[in-house]
Amino acid sequence: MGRNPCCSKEGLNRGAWTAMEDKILKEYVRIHGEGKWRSVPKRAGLKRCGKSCRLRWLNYLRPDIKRGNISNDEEELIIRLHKLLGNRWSLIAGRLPGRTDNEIKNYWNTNIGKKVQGHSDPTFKRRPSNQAQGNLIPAKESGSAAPPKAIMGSDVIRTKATRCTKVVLTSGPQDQSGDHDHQLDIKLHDLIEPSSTLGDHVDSADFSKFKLEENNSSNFLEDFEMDENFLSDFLDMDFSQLPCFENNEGDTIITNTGDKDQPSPTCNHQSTTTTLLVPEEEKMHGSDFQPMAPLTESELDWI
DNA sequence: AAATCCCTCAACCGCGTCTTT
DNA sequence: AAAAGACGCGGTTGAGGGATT
Repeated sequence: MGRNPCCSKEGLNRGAWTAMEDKILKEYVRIHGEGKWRSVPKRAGLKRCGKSCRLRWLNYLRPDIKRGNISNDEEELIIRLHKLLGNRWSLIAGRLPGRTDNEIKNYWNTNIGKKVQGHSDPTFKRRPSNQAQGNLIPAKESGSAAPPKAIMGSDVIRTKATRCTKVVLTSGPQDQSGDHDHQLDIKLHDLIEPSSTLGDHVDSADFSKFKLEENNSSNFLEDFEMDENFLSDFLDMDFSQLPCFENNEGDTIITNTGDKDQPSPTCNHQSTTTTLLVPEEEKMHGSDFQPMAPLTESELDWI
């Protein structure tokens, strides 16, 4: 498939944005809203690539951007989410109101990554007080200023970013002798249960399909045989409102559209559709799948 | 005070996916 | 079904500036 460059590079400003450019872009978005970024430079009179405008808006000009240091709580959450999701910065940022993926990515590369990497390395030490709280630098580090290419200490599978469009959970031959109720009894948060508690479910239920391994959330993701974005979509699902219907094979199909902007279960957005196939005898009861609202305090603690 | 080091983060780049035609 | 357009994501770069020598 042929592909044009996102925009002509000729005659465009590059590098840091000026206050005037910011003002123009802000005003434009205030009037016209977000989106149609490709046409923004032309319509707003900015000598910038549409992509650049989008980035500037998302990472800097948006009114709900939270500036300032990442708190300890936020840092802890980032670490846990990163362990779960890997370098899926946008997903992680989605759980940190006011923070952008770029900001979290930078913070990880400059702070947490080193900390995690050097967790067992006594050569790492605290940065001077003028640096961000909790920063660590390698005591013997020299040479390249570039962030580490890989975060060695994070137990994460590097994946391609692909979008989950459909997930099918159906009973295979191996399930016929198993206790289906246990499978159905997966509460949403169990799907992203920290490794320390995953083992509990392995003990109590036949999760052979998922090949859960204790103390290895990455393997959990890998072996779950579905796109990891499913986790994020799952987090945003409201199961209490899911329409249920049966297919001609007697399975109950639960569909959910994952568009955050359109919370209504009847929306037609197609980009992120999650489908669960559940055997006839295992139709859900409301109590089995509770709505997954934005993470609550206790959930944050749990993560 | 000047030179150098090197850390931070805004911005750029390329690519994958989705949407539209 | 295929092509083109648009958007979003993650990796990388490099200017700026604070810290150190």
